[in-house]
Amino acid sequence: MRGRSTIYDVAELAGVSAKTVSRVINNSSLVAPGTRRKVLAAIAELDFHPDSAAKGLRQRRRKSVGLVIPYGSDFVFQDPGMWAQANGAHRALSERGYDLVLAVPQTKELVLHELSRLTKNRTVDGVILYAMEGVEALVKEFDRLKIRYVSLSVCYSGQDYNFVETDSSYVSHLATRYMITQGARRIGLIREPEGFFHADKATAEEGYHRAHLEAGLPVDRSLILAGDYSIVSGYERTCQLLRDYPDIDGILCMSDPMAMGALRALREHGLTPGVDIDFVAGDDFPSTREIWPGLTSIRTPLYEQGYQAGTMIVDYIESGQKIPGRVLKGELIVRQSVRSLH
Amino acid sequence: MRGRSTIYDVAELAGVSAKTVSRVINNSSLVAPGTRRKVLAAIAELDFHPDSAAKGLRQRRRKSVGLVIPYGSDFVFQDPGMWAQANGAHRALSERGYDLVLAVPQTKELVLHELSRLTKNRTVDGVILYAMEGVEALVKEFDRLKIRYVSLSVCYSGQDYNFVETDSSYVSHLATRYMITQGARRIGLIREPEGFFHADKATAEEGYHRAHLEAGLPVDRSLILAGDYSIVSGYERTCQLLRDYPDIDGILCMSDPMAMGALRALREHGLTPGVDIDFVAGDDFPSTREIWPGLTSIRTPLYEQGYQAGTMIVDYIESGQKIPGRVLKGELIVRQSVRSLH
DNA sequence: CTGTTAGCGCATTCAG
DNA sequence: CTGAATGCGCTAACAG
Repeated sequence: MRGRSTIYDVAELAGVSAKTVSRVINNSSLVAPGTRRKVLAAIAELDFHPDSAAKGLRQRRRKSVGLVIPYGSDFVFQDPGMWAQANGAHRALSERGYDLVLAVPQTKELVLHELSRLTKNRTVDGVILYAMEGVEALVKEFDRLKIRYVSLSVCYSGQDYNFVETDSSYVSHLATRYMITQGARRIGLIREPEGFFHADKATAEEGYHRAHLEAGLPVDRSLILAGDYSIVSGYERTCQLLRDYPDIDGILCMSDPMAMGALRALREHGLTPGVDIDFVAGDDFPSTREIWPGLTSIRTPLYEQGYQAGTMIVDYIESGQKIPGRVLKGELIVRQSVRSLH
Repeated sequence: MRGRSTIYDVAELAGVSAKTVSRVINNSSLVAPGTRRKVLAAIAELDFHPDSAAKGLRQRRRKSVGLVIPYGSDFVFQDPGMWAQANGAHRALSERGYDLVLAVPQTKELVLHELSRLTKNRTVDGVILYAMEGVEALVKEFDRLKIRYVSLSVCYSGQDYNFVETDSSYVSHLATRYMITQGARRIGLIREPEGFFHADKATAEEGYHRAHLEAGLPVDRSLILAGDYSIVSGYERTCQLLRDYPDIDGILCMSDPMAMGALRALREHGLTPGVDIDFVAGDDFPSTREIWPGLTSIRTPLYEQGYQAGTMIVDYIESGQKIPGRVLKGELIVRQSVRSLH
């Protein structure tokens, strides 16, 4: 038994036609139990695995989905949050019988090129887009090119399908309100980059505003700075806040990598979270929890977000129907880095 | 122009035969320049992308490689080191025209199953195996099943091909020798898990031993503990060392996630690295560097390792010849967490 | 419930 | 340098 066996070998061994084998493989109900058993035995004996290329060619479905990670930027690649999402997406796809192929366009300009290659040559049936700058424009192109996608953020104004988003606004509101309740009055916000989410709906800035409004507090927009999710941006924004606004009494940092940088900046300024300043971190990664005893933190369901994106893209591929977008909530984990009633 | 165009559409538009188009696509040299130009123009005009399934069916090559991540264990998924390797592997594959598909068997038992599916049904032409417990046994199976693989660790005793390894022994020797030179005498080693590397060659334990021998120092094997690369294992092993051997004056920790846990343990015991105890960390990840000002650290070329693995599996697939294994060296980054001459 | 026929889109013969 | 015929392994469409 050297060359791999084909469906005909199985058919012959089982004493049926190839089509019947095909029916068994694809769980068609229209097969007599006895026949099915014979076929399954032959499949097992020959260790037959249907050729995915032949199947894909015939059915015009590859049963695989691309995960698009933007720009090959190394800090994105190192963000454990992305891998939590990837993990969830992979699990969902795998449960539905889909493979996950990685796509990592090296520049912004290559995103479209790489994606049309993967979809047009039918390597993948659809893609999951990791949130990235400039999604809005990209995604309009995708619609035009009929590239099937689901994105990990909302895409453009008015679009209300094919995305799974964690509500940045919701958690930032939660955190800001908590900090205010505890007595903070001048809270710096290190938010997500511009252009990652649709501008009006779900940004951290919105929740931050809302919490201030509800508390009857003025908002100083200069305390709001955009990071780029990198460690170094967290460091720099924090230094900037500390330098320009010495009266600042709290910092809310929307991602953990940025929080790593922020914590270093605080340390260098001799400031201890929970003692000299309030601090809330962004992702509640296990590795971040290690570095500070009791870091109060936002927690968003990243694995779940990926999982839902995986489910959604498969539903879309198989039904051809766009799927209503979903927004996941997240929570605030209270520990000790926000002072009580100062 | 609705349904995608095929090679025949291109042929017709260019006024040549399908085979000539095929030659152009595959860079066959035997095409007249003028003909080539006409064909390329037609390809561009029709936005033609050769169907990868049809191509794969015909050529029995999918131009894709699986990256196997063991057991879906979440701490593995969160290890930035793995993603540095994955990033390198992806880049190499992409340069060679290969796609990368993720394989994440959920249990040890499923590894073989998942891999035979992917290879037998020709979804991938070969796989890159992330280091995992039990590789030795697995890999013998792979040989039997003729699954083409390259592994990110050495595989079994006597095997000297198809792996890219970072020399754990080399860097642990470097670090241990340095610590001894600086005055440490009772050094705890938190090493990689059992069974990740071939037992005799390239383990951290070997380098640790060698450094002690060279310095004429006795080795206390009870100071050597295996972690499992998780944060919590670093924490627990460190606590264990501190409890059982109060005279310990240094700790060498072979990975950064374990170092995160170790640093927490030290902190909880009131010990400051570089002041009360010597400490060397394992990966020099940016995020780890943040948490301690000046953490002396091993640095192994993980991206490079992944890149070479990608190159190697493609060479293997395309030549059919096993490739001699490669061992990468790594270095020690000296900062301030090891005391000078105490 | 099962089999026959045909063809998915390409590249590999083998001739020109 | 170019083309015509053939089939990779599977399943849709249509019988029976």
